[in-house]
Amino acid sequence: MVNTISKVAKSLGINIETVRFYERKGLIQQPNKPKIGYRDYPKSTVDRIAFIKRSQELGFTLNEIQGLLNLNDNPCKQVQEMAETKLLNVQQKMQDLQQLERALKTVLLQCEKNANDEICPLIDALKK
Amino acid sequence: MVNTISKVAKSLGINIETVRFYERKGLIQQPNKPKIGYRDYPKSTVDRIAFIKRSQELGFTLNEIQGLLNLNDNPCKQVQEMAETKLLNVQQKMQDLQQLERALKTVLLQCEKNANDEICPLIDALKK
DNA sequence: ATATACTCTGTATATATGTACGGAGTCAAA
DNA sequence: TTTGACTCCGTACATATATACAGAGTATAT
Repeated sequence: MVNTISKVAKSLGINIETVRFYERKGLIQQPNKPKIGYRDYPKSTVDRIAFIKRSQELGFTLNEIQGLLNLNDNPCKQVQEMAETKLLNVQQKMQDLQQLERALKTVLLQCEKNANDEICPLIDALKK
Repeated sequence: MVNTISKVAKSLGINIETVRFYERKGLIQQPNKPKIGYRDYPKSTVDRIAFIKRSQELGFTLNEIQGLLNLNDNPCKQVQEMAETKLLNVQQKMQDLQQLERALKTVLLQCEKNANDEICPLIDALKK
């Protein structure tokens, strides 16, 4: 039984076009097309896509994942460095969001205290 | 003295092309072009762009800002709802990032405990 | 043998937010 | 009056991550 592209996509819960996109990006290898019939996707490729998806969940971009896949059998130290950078990244983003949260809460509080619906403290704050 | 597009851009610390982009998007109105000479940007337009930029800092997208600008003199309630949605949004993103942070920290900890540089717990975790 | 579903290929489109460029027009200053 | 800087306009490109589509081939089920 041939493991066609749609079976791969379905088993991973992703779109067929996404598989093709990864092929074009060089993240996975496209199986050879037989003279007759459809391409057969080996388990190793399916695993590789699963790896990609899990890496995305850790916040890595496809380019970074490309790097991870390439240093697959390389020293743990390099991988560690990538992850540390990513962690700092995440923490920076969280800080930015916290600031944003504070700002939004501040204006919302003013809105809640506001009795006159014709005037909006939020809009006024933006007009400054 | 004509307030040309480059003066506007410079005074706001943004790119000329960004101003044009906002014009194309319909966020601001392009001043009429005089028979001779350059377009003259009124203060109201400059203020409007400043409003846009401040709104972006609060995390609103240009489309949302479009909405804010349209309900400019409208009830505070609607504005408030937008801001609340945005706040929830931000908080959701922060939660996602926190989960990400935990995951990264976990694998990094394993990497640090790892003596053998040939095997990487992070990669192994992704391979699962 | 025919209908229906799937694959393959190349290319276009989507999203959000801009940035860059070429060629023609215009302005300001020396 | 020439030079250098700026504007205007339309269009293309950039980023990241996909998704969609058309037309031809192939497989499967009845």
